[in-house]
Amino acid sequence: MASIVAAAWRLSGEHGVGGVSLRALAREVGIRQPSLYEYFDSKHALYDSMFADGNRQLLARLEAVKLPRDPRAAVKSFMQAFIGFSVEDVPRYVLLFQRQIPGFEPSAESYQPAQVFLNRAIELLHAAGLESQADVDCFIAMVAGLVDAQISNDPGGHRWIRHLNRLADMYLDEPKRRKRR
Amino acid sequence: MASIVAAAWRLSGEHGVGGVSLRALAREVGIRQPSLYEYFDSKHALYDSMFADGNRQLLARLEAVKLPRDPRAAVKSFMQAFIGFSVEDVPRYVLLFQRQIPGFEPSAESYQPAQVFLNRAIELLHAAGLESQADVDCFIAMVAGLVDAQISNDPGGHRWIRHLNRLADMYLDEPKRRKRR
DNA sequence: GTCTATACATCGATAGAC
DNA sequence: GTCTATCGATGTATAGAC
Repeated sequence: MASIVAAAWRLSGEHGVGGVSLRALAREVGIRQPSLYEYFDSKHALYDSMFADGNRQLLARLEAVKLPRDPRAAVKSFMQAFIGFSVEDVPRYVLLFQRQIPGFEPSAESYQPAQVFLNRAIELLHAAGLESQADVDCFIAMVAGLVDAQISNDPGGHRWIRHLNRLADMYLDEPKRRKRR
Repeated sequence: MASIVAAAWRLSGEHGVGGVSLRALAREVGIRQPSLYEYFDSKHALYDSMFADGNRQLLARLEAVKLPRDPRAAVKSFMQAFIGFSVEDVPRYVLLFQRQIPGFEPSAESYQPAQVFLNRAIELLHAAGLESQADVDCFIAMVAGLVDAQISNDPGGHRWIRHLNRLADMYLDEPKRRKRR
């Protein structure tokens, strides 16, 4: 079961998440295609397992990060870890954060770790002074924009993501500037 | 030819760009599926025509915008127009700006209007004081982040894109603040 | 659990007649 | 140009032997 999901990740590295065929997956695992139905009721069920697995990987990664005391530094560390996780495995990022598989919606269970992750991010942003929904939305959209641009235009590089710390400071300072007026 | 591309756009509105099948497209046009190969050598050639067509639409839209004299206001108008164009037709945005069709790479010809658009954006940002590659990269990634979040999480709404003007000011002010130190 | 075998629908694509 | 017919691949699914 876990080894099938691992094999699916391997295959997705070659032809993308959408390019994983059940026949190829069975071949990779060393069984026949119908036997996969012993483990997954459908291809979407496979994607759901991969989605859950990817989110567990993300949570494990972020929990391993030692967050600095300073709230602002904590936000940066957290986001840097997220960015590193995202760019190191593009198909995984695509499955977890882009709506790309036609018709695939993660189940509520599989989606839960994603919620935990998001709540943790919001919590850290609050602690660093971003209180309003609007400010949090903008910050998260900014990070996603950096990751997307990086993956799309310069995979393996750092042309966009290297600006995270500077932009984070800018976003975190902005509420203060707004108040001063 | 043009009417086939138009029909393809219509179909993409129902099941997404990736969901356009040649059989459904032929049905929509009133011919049989193999007859489409008289007009397009492959499905990717169809996507290439759609890509070129979408970029022509974008250029036409942006050329129709009356840009204010003030460089900063001009940037905002330009980006607002781009955002409006993006959110009003999601499949078109997906084809033009997301790498979502597996294996599809626009031809150099079709890509040319996209270059024109990008150069125009860079030009306006320069005029508004964003000179470095880094600053331009960040600004454009920010706009893309807003559009992506909007389309993914709140299609038809304005929860993210409404922050464009405020964020634009923030990005355009930042080089000055950096110099003051 | 895993297999063989088979089925059905869909897809992009091609051959060849008209 | 348009057609019919067909190909090989896909995802999905089932029946039934071992």
